[in-house]
Amino acid sequence: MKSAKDIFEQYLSDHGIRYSAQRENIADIFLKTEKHLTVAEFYQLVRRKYPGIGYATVYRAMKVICDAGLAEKSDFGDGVMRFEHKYAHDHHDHLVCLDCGSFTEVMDPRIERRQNRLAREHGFEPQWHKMQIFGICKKCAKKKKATPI
Amino acid sequence: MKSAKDIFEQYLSDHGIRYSAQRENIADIFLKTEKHLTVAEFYQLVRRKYPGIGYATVYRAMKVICDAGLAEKSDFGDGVMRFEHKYAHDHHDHLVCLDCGSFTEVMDPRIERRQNRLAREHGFEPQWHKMQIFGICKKCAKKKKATPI
DNA sequence: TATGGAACTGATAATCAGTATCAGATGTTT
DNA sequence: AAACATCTGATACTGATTATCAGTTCCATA
Repeated sequence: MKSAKDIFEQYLSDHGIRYSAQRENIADIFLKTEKHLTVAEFYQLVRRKYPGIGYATVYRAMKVICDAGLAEKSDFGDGVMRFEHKYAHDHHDHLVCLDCGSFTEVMDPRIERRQNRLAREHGFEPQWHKMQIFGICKKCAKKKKATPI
Repeated sequence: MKSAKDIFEQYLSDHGIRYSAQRENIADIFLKTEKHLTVAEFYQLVRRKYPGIGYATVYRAMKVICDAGLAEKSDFGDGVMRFEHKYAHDHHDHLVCLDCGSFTEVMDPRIERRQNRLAREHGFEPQWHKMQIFGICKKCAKKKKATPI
């Protein structure tokens, strides 16, 4: 299987996009950071290693990384876009903790099937979906029990 | 069953919020408009009937209407919040057409049950969720067939 | 190895949704 | 009517994202 880096380089050369040092650096950092990071967080991370890189460059690089199919923007409803790994990562949905803000990735093929069927029953051709379940995670539930305010 | 307006007035008086003309006008327009509208769209609608009303007032009124349980903010991922009716309206999810942007409300109790079970299997206590299926609606599919570019 | 063109970069301005602020208006209470 | 609270409209502000622009780097070809 091709490495994510290979995919990226292939995408760039296929689209007449240069393999610049900045893009490479940003892609490296993205690929080695398996978190749901915002652009601002990426910017900090990238700057730590490569100071002098511009904010706009990070935005631009993340767009290319998404277009190349390595990342996916994902919106948890707090007004900031985050980026997730997509290549060699299965589709999944999220459990979002209302207390600590943590995200857990989950998947249930039965739900996926039902979602597609539900859409088609309405004459709708589904392409992709987003599902987020909001609530309280295990840790926070325990914490609350321990110190009930 | 109490009317939505009753609920609203009750909520205001219970919370020491005045029943001002502006708030009443905005609530009326919201209640008679069964669409997923943005604040900007509301503002236009309200202004048409009551010119001179301020942008901030619409925001403030919509917040109160949400707090009173009559409306709910809902995020379709295009960077703008929309408001849906909530009182006397069942919970539902959305089919979002990528072509024309229309929203269809759908519900499948089997999916709802599975979602809750899935969350609990991860030690997560679900409170609410959002689910949107993106794809092509019936109308747009027909349109595309008729004129394939 | 020039040189022209295209893509790139960093800085910064612009945009856009949403929020905060403030002075003046309006309603309430005594 | 005085004292007080809430409301309103205008506008300034915030924070995320996008657009712009002048200068730089890369690449192909002469």
